[in-house]
Amino acid sequence: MATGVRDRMIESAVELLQRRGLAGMSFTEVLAASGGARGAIYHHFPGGKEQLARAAADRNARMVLDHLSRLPEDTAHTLASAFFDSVRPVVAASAQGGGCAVAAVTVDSGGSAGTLLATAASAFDSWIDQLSGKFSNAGLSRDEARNAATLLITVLQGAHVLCRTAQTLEPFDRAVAACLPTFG
Amino acid sequence: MATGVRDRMIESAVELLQRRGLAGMSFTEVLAASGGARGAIYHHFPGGKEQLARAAADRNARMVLDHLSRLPEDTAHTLASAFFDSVRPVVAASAQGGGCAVAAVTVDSGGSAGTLLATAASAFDSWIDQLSGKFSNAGLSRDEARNAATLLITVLQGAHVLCRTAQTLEPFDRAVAACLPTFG
DNA sequence: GTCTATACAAAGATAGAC
DNA sequence: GTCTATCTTTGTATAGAC
Repeated sequence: MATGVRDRMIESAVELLQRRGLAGMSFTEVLAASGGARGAIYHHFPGGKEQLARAAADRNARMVLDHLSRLPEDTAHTLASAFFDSVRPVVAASAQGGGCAVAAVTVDSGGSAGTLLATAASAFDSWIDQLSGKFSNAGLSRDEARNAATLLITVLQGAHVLCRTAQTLEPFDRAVAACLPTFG
Repeated sequence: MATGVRDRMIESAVELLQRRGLAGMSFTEVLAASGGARGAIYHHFPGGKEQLARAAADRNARMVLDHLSRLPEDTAHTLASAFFDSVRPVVAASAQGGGCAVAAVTVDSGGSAGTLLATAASAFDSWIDQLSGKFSNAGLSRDEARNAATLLITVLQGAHVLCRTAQTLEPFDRAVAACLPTFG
């Protein structure tokens, strides 16, 4: 199929963004991982590295958003608890050298990263909006809901960093243990 | 003075790690910012980029640790509150394209980053240990203290990411608002 | 639409003069 | 201890055949 290669390139880019960051993601590695040829990447992504990175961040953002939309929203506590349970496997990947592809494109803003920052910003916003709506449905006020949602995403991002460093899920588990009581 | 140049190189490296990440930090920029000559960098840091990055992460880690050691420890709430107040200006730098130099060296672990990961790990540990001790003195149990300390550092790191992306302190302020009640 | 080959720039690293 | 000059590798990007 024609789009198979393009898809694998994005897939590879996501993985490389997580492990090496934006500046560390090279076309050489993307092509090696996706099995494509050198020139093909510019056929699918005329905008070069920036466009590929944006597509990768976008795909990652959509996957997470879709994931968040499935969380239960009966009470604030069950929502927060279900959130942490569901992201735990994702953070586990960070403990093995991974990370968040969306967060990755926010670093190395030298030059072209203007549109990448915007992509990441709208990704985080969409996640927080999704959770915020659910917290509202669970009974929190508009402002409390947004604060709670922001805290969840903040802890998630921080846990990515600490768990990648510690190569363990311990930081995540400890942060969650300290944080969960907030939600009743 | 002989060590003046070396010092400025580390200083520049810290700033570049924060803004561009490990892979994005180039000697060209370090030298341009520190005013040194091309070869001099290998005189002071024979281990090359890895050694310079380690020195930079180390310096940043020590500054933060020294900072944390000055926080009050009468109650858990005043400690957490003072912590967030004191790191707010640091996160503000992230909102303008900055970040955490220690977190930066945890990305791009391709090849040499083994010792860099270890450096970052001991940095985060030292921060958590420091806060944990203060939470203990404030009356928390050993385990509660460590959980609380881990949460603070996790929120800090997550806020770096979200605030750099949003180019605002709003994510930090919201996360703190949702998080602070946990501490009584 | 996919490939090979190559141009061009930037990076890390080293050698040797001063 | 600091400088200039240079080697090697890697990376982005383009041209053109199939």
